[in-house]
Amino acid sequence: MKRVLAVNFPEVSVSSSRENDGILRNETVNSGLANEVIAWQRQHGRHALPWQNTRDAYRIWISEIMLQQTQVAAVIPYYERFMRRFPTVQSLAEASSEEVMSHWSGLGYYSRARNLHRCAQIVTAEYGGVFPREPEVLGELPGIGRSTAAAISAFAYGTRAAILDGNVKRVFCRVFGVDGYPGERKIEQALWELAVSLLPQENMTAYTQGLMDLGATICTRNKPACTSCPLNERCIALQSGRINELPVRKPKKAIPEKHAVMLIITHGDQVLLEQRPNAGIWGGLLSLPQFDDTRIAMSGGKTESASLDTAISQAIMPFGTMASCESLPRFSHTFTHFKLHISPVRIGLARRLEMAGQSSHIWYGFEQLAQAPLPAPVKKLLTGLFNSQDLLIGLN
DNA sequence: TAGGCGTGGGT
DNA sequence: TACCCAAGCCT
Repeated sequence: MKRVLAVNFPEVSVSSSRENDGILRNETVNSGLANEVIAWQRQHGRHALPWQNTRDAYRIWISEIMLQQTQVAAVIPYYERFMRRFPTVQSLAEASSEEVMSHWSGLGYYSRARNLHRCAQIVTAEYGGVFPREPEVLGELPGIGRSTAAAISAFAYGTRAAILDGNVKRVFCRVFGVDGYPGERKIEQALWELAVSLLPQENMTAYTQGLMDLGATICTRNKPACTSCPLNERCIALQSGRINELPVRKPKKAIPEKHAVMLIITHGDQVLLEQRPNAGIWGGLLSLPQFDDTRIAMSGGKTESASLDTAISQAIMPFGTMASCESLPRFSHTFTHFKLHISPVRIGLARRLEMAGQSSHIWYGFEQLAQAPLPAPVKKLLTGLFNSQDLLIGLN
């Protein structure tokens, strides 16, 4: 029997927090938790991350977007490079989309970068380059949802607003024994109400950062450091021996597998890249020309080679005349929701045709590839082929 | 509204 | 190896 909402928060219900004498009856449970988080954060939390110790909403905003679904260690080098190139919201608003995307290349979830660019232009044009203070207004901007809006507002302006990211969900699910998958609407709704009810009256920066730090450094998914946790005495999961069961995991599903042929078409010291549409995987990036290869997956093998040759011939026809063709080893790349098997084919052109004016294709010099807005596996493939130390020496 | 959307690290 | 997960948002 499935428990629809196997969570009851009697001690933190807002309605029971005050009697008519004005005394907070649930002080030990309610503001008590916030106070413990705040005190812990000041002594044991993180204070030297590149986006901390500032009230600059622009710097805070960039960090919050980069940190969506992404770990701190992965973000830091991207953040430093991004801030050097785009130190102000105006500089970002004025930049080309290709340069913004190239500074995001490798971080993933590229809609974040496209929304970031749009958001910078809106803030510059409509808000005079100053980020709004109100979470409700921030949350209307592209790429900024409820939790990110609250985080920006709390860190930049000290606003009393609740975040609910993965860290907070994990901490709350354990401390309050929330027994349900946090992705479920009802569970998430309950967690939001809980997050709001627990907000302190002041010290929002330390409290918000403290919840994040607790989740990231103490209340980790595996092997949490419960003995060091300031909330261990009130933690239902710990007391009931369910630390390893909470939060309830996402129900797993089998992911589909796809096959693609990627064409590495070269002429001289240049390779042909293709602009990907904004919608879909790797949206807005450059990548190699590719086509789905259901033939490889489905054929019994009898015409596999011939049909592949035909498809390749047709694909390169607009760009030139083939001089050489070589299949490279197949490799795989796993996304959140599917697995992609990539068969690279390297093709040298003898003669290169001029492309039509509106082409979404572009010839890119080998030496520029490291700076190109490419998907991670494609950048790795191409720099491995063309940007090796040997080749660089050979070109000089 | 459930599914689409990346990548790298940990186990 | 294969799987899970990490400072979510958008449609």
